Amino acid sequence: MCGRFALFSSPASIVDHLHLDSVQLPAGFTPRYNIAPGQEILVIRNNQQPALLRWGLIPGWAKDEKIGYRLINARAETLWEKPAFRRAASARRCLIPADLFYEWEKTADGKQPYAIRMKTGRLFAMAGVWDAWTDRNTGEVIESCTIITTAAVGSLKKIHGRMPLIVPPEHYEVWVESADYPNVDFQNLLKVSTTFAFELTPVGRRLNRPENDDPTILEPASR
DNA sequence: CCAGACGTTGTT
DNA sequence: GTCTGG
DNA sequence: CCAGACGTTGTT
DNA sequence: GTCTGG
Repeated sequence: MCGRFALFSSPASIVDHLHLDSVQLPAGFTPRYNIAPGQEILVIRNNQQPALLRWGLIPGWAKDEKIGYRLINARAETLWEKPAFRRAASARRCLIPADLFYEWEKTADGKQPYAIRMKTGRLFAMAGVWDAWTDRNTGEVIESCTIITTAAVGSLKKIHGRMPLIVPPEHYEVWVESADYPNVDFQNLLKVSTTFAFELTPVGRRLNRPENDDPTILEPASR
């Protein structure tokens, strides 16, 4: 799955990699090394400025925003069937840029976290969907999103069974242009993403605390 | 018709 | 909101 | 994902 | 164990 990731590339390289027209990233955007569910994450949507949305999808019909704490991931295999995601999947797709994500390997000594980068070292974009929810009491609107997961591939399989679905650059446009391609060939996206090669680095358990958000958590740990 | 769920991961 | 189960 | 709380009454 | 918060 994907329950923690990092995004520390410069705004210029993010804009460049995602072919954004504008260099305008939202106010409050800063380099992050330990992004946790419930926090605001950078998402790219169709014809909109990049924005910070809460990680953890709150469907529009939800009575309580707390449901978002459980909907931090959506399975690619069932995305189009699940009531919580179906609408967002066809109309509200987004890209979530990241420099790396984290997975935990279950071992006899507890859980060993790994930082997982592309072998190329490049920024990449995870597939997501988003929704807007209005608090009936206050009228406050919360925009939120979830990260799509798929079966782990290659070297990742050894430590964990799931991983985020990564969108290849040539599919960025079709993925975010929900209205123009409502039934994008999702299976094809799935297959292409399995060709990525990853590099795994064991890191210290200081990562576990979301408040530890600095580059030192990436220092390789012995295991 | 109304009521109740609506999710993932991992573990059993 | 929309679907499933009763 | 992991960490940390998980409760009430009454008094300060 | 289960839920909430980050």
